Amino acid sequence: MRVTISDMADALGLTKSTVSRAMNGYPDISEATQLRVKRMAQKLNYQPLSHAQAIKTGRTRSLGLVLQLSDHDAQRPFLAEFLAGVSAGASTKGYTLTLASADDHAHLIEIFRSTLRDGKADGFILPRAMVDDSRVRMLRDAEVPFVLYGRQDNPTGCAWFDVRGEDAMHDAVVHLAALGHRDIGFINGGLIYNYAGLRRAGFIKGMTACGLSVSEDRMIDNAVTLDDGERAAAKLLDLPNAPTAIVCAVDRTALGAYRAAAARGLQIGKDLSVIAYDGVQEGAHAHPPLTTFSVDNREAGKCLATLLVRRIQGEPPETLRETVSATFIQRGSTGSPALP
Amino acid sequence: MRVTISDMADALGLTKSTVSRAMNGYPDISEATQLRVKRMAQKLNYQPLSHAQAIKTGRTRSLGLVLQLSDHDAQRPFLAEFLAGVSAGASTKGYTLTLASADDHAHLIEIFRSTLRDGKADGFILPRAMVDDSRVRMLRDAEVPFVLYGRQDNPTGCAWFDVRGEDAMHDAVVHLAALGHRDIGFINGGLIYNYAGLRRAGFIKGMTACGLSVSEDRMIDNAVTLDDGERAAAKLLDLPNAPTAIVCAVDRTALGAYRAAAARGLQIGKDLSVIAYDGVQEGAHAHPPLTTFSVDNREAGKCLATLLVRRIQGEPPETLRETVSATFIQRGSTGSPALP
DNA sequence: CTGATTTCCGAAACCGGTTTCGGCAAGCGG
DNA sequence: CCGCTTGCCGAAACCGGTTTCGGAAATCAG
Repeated sequence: MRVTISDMADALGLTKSTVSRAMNGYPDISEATQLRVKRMAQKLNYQPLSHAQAIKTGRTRSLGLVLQLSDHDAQRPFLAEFLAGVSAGASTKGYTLTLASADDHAHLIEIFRSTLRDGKADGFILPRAMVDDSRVRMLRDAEVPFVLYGRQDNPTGCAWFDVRGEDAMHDAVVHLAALGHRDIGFINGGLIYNYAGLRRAGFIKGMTACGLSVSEDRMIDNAVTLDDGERAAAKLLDLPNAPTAIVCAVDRTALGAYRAAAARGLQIGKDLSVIAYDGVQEGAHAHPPLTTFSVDNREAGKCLATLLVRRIQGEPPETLRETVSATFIQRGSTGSPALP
Repeated sequence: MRVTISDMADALGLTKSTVSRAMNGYPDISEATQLRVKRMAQKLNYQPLSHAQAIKTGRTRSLGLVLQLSDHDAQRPFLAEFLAGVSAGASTKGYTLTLASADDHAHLIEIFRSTLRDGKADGFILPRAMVDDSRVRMLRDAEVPFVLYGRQDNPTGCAWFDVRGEDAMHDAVVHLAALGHRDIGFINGGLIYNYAGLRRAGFIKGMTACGLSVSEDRMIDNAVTLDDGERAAAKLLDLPNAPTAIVCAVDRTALGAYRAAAARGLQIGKDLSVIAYDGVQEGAHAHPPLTTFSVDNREAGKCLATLLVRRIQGEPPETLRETVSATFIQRGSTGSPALP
């Protein structure tokens, strides 16, 4: 049997109201009893039943996460790691993770509403921040706690965690320039996502920092899948003055670039340098292995979970914003350009 | 504000006890009132708060799913689809999905226990059934409802959903034999998983059905990753009498076989036929596209969710066992063998 | 028509917590 | 020494449900 608050009260010779207030740190319970109660809780392995408290407090100690399947596939390879991180982070704080999924957009907010209404989540983690995100608008208006994986132009009420992809793009250019490349192309991700604008800016910033000129026709947006990447790279490589190196905002598109190169008899790392971002497994197994900026999605999930818990516990969103840098992994897909 | 059972009682001129019993279909409430109550519930959009009922009933209307990360990567590509299916299936029954993760085995049962103890799940979905599965033993002993994705040799107390991979392996051989192959190799998955034994048996059954001899050295077990597949295929292809076709129990290993073939100058679909099982995206994008048996993991998740709900509601496990067949997708990786 | 069953619902206790309120005892200033 | 705070805890109501129990009205048998 579970040990209940009454068992605690009996064991301590107190009433359950006192036990409850002691457990929750009310100031009208003496330090001494607080300690006594907490020790006993430890000893008896007592933890209040979350749904028993929920009926009064409205909070279940659970974090909500709604997957969007309509989203592009890029999300998939990360998913397991990410979920593991979230659930691990949640559980260290005594929270659990409730997962839901939505296929279309109308369904999405319906899911949010019902999950909330049924008290199945105290707040939400929003993966893949979009530009002008409708989920953000909705949750902000409803004053529901949430944290973003990604940032937001209008930060009002937003807490977030993000990897600074823009810095990675910048550094990617620097890396390539150091190898001697002067003609560098860019294959960007989906513009509906917030990260795309940032990475584009990072790429441009890197180019100008290296004294290289950027031309619009060497930057292609909205590539997220392998096929997208192949098409985009093909376009770049068929340009009159084709780039000798390509920076990809998304690993999968880089693998597509591999194909476009192969089709043209170009050897990756020699005739064409490719550098990307994400750090997916497939990149390490590609021939040659892909030089990339790796992001630790598990750690991201963990961070997001703890941020959300703090948000739920009342901390203001402004203090709950973290960004980290991606870690550069040099492998075999970058090298000096062939001498003209 | 949410509408509570008291709101219902007021609106109907009944007491909340009557409303409760009517909602739950107790026989001591007249048909007429049951209908009246349920209609009103519809009208007011009333749904009992799951954690309010949980405090008395012990059930939260939520399904538990514990991911094991130590598991091989093969799980990943399916994960998003699978989770979407589970959560969709759960939500149609008014249930939600709580997700947890464990890295090692000790942690795993700890997670089960705490999830259960905190009433965060009424039962569990166990992905990837293993031979002599310790999770099964534990949950069976604890008399906790659960369903397996996969089968179990000792079916006592087990409900499950599975795709008959053994049939697929059988049919794969038949398909290859019909094309004229007589020398067929087999790359099996991990023997710790229940499916491996079944698929192996299916392969052998197909071979004997086609009058072909099976030799142990042409069957390799425990290949689950792309690298595993490459190594295994290399072994097979370097045999004195190398097979002209390979059946893979796992798509990813088939993609490894592609590499081994390429390294030996063999053209897939011509010099070497490959047929696999799973239906992952990458297979469709491979060159040539992979002939395979596809499984609908989303549907599987949906099925598992509804099965588990029925199990939770008291149906005996024996009546809750379903298997479906994988669907054959003929693409470009199989063809007639070169004439000797 | 009477007495015994049924049928059907209300009253109240209960589940495991939280929270408001009130009161006792100790501590305080004067 | 007295009155007033203050510190600290118990009593009881409450949250949104479920479940047991009992009793009134309706139905039934005789």
